[in-house]
Amino acid sequence: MATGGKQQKSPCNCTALRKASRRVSQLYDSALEPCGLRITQRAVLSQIARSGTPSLGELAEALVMDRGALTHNLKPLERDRLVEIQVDPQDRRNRLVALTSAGTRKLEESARLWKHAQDGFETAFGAAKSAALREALAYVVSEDFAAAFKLHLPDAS
Amino acid sequence: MATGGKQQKSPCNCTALRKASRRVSQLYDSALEPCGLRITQRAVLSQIARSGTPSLGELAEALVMDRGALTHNLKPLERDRLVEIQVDPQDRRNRLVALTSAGTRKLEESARLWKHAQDGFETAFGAAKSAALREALAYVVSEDFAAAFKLHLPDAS
DNA sequence: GTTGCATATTTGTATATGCAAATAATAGTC
DNA sequence: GACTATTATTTGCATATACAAATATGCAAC
Repeated sequence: MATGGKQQKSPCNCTALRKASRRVSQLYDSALEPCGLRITQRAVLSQIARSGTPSLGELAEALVMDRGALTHNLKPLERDRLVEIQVDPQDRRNRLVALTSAGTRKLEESARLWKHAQDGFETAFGAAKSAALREALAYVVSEDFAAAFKLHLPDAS
Repeated sequence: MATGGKQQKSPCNCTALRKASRRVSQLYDSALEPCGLRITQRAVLSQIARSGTPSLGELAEALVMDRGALTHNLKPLERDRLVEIQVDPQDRRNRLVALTSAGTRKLEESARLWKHAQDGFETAFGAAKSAALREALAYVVSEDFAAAFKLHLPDAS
């Protein structure tokens, strides 16, 4: 039987995550396209809305993202006047990130499109399984997971 | 009780995947650091090894990656003489990607380090749960999932 | 109040990624 | 065999991402 080369899969958990992240991001980005936001940008705006006026560091931590990366990622949003970054008067080392009114509006505008994508995911994958997946991924992202992971590595001392 | 601001999580499946992808990539990359490969680069080399001498398009498909992105990603590997790209004599539109002997050696050299990271993941997350996660992510990446996802979206005609 | 250390951010550099437009090559069609 | 449609890749551009070095502040000790 000539079914073509049996495509043996990589057993790498990280590669599996990256592949899924690429594919799903592409699907969500397509759905969001009419509003001009990417899913990453929407995630930033959305987290700011949840946090109030986080410092850059707090925001980076909530997003599981490197601070430097976040600084770069905020540039387009700042340019488009969706967020504003100000020096924290209490501690001038901090930068406080806030939504502008345009940012709030854009976030609301994107909600409908995001919902379509999210519903598409939940329809295709199942609502319960989706919740379980998010739960699993939340653990992977936790301190506990990182600690257990590192504990296993050969001593780097 | 002052447990601090209850950090309500994003319900977005895509954002959850991206966060996990960032965190886990950082852990794997740290583990691979001594060999000079990133997990993405190792994924490319590893897929080439599995595929034999794939065309760029076949490789991109196996990696769930845009062709243009793969072209870019191959540049550092080609520069470091880990892969070689040749015109397919059968069909000169195609480019055939192959490991060099240095590429094969580097992949083998990285195997030990990758195993440490993979074992760290499986210890922290559980071997069975890891396999189940990979399975779930494999479905997310499949044609069936994408078709079901798109079916749900509002008609874009 | 200056020195030294710790903390928060930015900047520079390199890789990672997708999309659209441009190129290149094959395959039909007449 | 030239015109056309199709397929495969590259290129240009914008964003996404991490890390290390540089910068800016705050803080403690003296």
